Amino acid sequence: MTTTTRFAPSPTGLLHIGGVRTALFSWLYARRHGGKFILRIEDTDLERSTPEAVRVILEGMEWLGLAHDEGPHYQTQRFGRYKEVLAQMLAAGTVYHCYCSKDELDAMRGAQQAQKLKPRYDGRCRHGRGPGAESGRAPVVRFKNPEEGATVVRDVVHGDVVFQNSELDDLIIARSDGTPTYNFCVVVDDADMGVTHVIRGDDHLNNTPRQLNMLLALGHEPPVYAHVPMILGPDGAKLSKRHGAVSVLQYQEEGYLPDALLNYLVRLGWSHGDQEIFSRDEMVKLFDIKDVNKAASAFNPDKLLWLNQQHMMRAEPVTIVPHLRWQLVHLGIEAADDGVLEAIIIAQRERAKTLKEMAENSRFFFGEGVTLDDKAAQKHLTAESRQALQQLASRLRMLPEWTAASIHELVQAVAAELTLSLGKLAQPLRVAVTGGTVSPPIDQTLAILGRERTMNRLLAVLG
RNA sequence: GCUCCCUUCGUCUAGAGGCCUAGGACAUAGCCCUCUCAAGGCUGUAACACGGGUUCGAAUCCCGUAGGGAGCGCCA
Repeated sequence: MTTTTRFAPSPTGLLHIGGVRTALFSWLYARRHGGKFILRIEDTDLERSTPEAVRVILEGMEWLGLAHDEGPHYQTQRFGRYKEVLAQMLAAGTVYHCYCSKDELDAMRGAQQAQKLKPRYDGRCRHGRGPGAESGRAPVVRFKNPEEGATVVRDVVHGDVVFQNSELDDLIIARSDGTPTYNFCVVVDDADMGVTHVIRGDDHLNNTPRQLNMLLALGHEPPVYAHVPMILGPDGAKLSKRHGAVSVLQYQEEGYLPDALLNYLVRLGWSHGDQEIFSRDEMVKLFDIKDVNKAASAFNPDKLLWLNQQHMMRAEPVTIVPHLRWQLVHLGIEAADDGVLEAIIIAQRERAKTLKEMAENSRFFFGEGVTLDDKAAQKHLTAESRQALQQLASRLRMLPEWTAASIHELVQAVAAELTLSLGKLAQPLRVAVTGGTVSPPIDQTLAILGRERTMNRLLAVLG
């Protein structure tokens, strides 16, 4: 049987990094074992599912490069299949109709809670003590959970987890309007789709014994379960909109590389010795769901930032070009040639943590003129430094070859001739051509800028 | 309330009874390098939740306690 995993988000909220990490684990596991990765949209909650959320899932997965081999399946398109299985179970007697009204159920729960008991359905319709068909109500369908014994979930990350069946009640698998519910759809889908490994958040661990019992009732072999810990916000509290629980696409906007985000996420709950930086291939080769930790982990934006820069510095510059262009376009800078972009990436990658920052720091490479920062100009463009710049400008004009190496040599030579420290010459030059005090090394900066633009900007300052 | 899960530096983690004077990384502090900003290098601060066992020996095994989380829906 080919290893088959699935990612089954529900489009009731925007896909965030918590979901992305379970998707990543599932994807990695399938890839590592040469298996199949399925994407399934669990949209049976007609009330709360939104097309926008579906779009974010699809676009987010695409941006991250977590390609699925099958799907996306939509549960709303499988209602026919659920009905079929339901009929089968009704015939087999493993499920039953329940005519209890919501009010009755509420009252039951209220009474149980008053007695400090766990609220659960008492099975009155199962044992003929309920209202029955004569109530005229449309019934729900409940699953006959075993009333005795225990159900053991064999979980690769948690080990065996034992649940007493007496703790489990008869859950509703079809609403009174006939639509199936989550726990039932999951069971049918996972079985139909041949899912061999169910990797999901550990908030589902408590649902698992019920699903397991249904699976058994349907005569299926249970899959391997792996309940992975949750991701918490930086403050250790549940992930919220304030930090982390934003659409995954926001990370694209903020200038993160997909591989960096994935690398960050894979290290939450998983490690390989002391290694911090992993390429996509390394993740596929080294990741194993068995090595995932049990404890939840807090999201640390600083480390993500650091990793993003590490990935920018290590990646082949050409591969970054489209990402940087994307950011520049957002800043309204369109005219950028691939070669120039590549040079900018090489010059800027160790001074920017994100692509967005890189783009913002690189504005001065584009356009003709530049606006001088007042404070910088006042400090560095003094009468004395203008003199030096004047000298330098005429020498730059004559420089036979416009390369970083030759510019470097010339700037140094001029500084020596004028008995100025390099800083006394380079910094005014920097202010003149970039408008500010921060840029890549001045030789590289001029090389990228080109002779014409450099001379124009110098002239504008020296006037 | 009941059931289930979890617990090593601020954070992510290494650690499967002696290799632990608890290692690495982010963050943080100092120093070095230096044309700015960075990147990089070096050094420092900083953790086994608590209490009992088991054992010659426990961060590692067992039992409690405390704290945190999840589930208990005609939500997924």
